[in-house]
Amino acid sequence: MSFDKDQSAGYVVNHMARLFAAALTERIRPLGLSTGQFPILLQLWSEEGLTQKQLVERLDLEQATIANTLTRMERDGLIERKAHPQDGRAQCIYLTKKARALEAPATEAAKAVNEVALADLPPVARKAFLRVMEQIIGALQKDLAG
Amino acid sequence: MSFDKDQSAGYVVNHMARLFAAALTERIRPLGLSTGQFPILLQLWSEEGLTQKQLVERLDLEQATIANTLTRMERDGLIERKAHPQDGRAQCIYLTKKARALEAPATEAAKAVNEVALADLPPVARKAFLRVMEQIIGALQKDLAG
DNA sequence: TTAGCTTGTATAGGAAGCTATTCAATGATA
DNA sequence: TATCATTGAATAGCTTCCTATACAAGCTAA
Repeated sequence: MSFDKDQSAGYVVNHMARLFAAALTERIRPLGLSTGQFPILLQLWSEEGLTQKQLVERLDLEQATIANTLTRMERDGLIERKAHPQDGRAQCIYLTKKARALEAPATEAAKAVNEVALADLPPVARKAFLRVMEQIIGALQKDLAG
Repeated sequence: MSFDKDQSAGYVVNHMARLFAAALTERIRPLGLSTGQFPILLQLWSEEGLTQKQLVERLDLEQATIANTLTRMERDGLIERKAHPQDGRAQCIYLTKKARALEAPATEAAKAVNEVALADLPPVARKAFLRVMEQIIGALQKDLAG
């Protein structure tokens, strides 16, 4: 059969992703944040008042995943859900003061993780790495859609 | 603040890893397998009778994660836990006939996912990608250890 | 206007990861 | 030998992801 996990892109990607998550967890736990909340916060820091639907579109996560994470974020005092002015089914998600205050330290933490991870890579190689990942993401999305 | 998630290695890696997992899920579900079982099966296909401890060492997963996944694999008729001949605390994990028979189709499925994901990349770029990932893994492991 | 489709969220339930804790078997030492 | 530390595994409890389903609000069309 000859299947060497350490030569398998999928296996190595999974391993790398767990390590990225662990490194970020360590740095944002002091802020009272967790990894799953991060993408949602990033989005809301740049564009507040989005609906759940809009978050789903922007983050490539399932609606149920977002809904559950939002519930934990509400519990943790990071967001508030307010009724949508036009659509009675929808809510608009707003950040609390607490969450707004975390933008700078949290993005610093994320930058620090990237810096540690990519420390040995020159800028050109970093860009190339990102380009390759975008290509792979595109290929896998096409595969999953088909 | 200026934090563009699509230029953040950590964010993109997480996204890519979820897509790899989804693509593999789709292909191994017909075999009755799930993604978390895959690394353990890979290890046992090449080296049966390992203890939980040995699996933990070889797979860089936490002991509790392995223990829980083994329980589900036992439930699914993929492995058997047998008493360790010398050490009363330990067990040796053996594959069932069913699990042994899945080696070829399951590794084929994993290879197919890698092939789809890396389709647009020439062999040299694939090797470079793996090397970069190993470098990043090393850097993050060092960071987490320290 | 009302019946029926569509859409935005919520919820149930499960997998895979984690930390922290417990427990029994082993090993080491006074 | 009796005690105490170490070690292998199990368990509790959490987050983050998923699919499938339910439900109420909105929309459409007869």
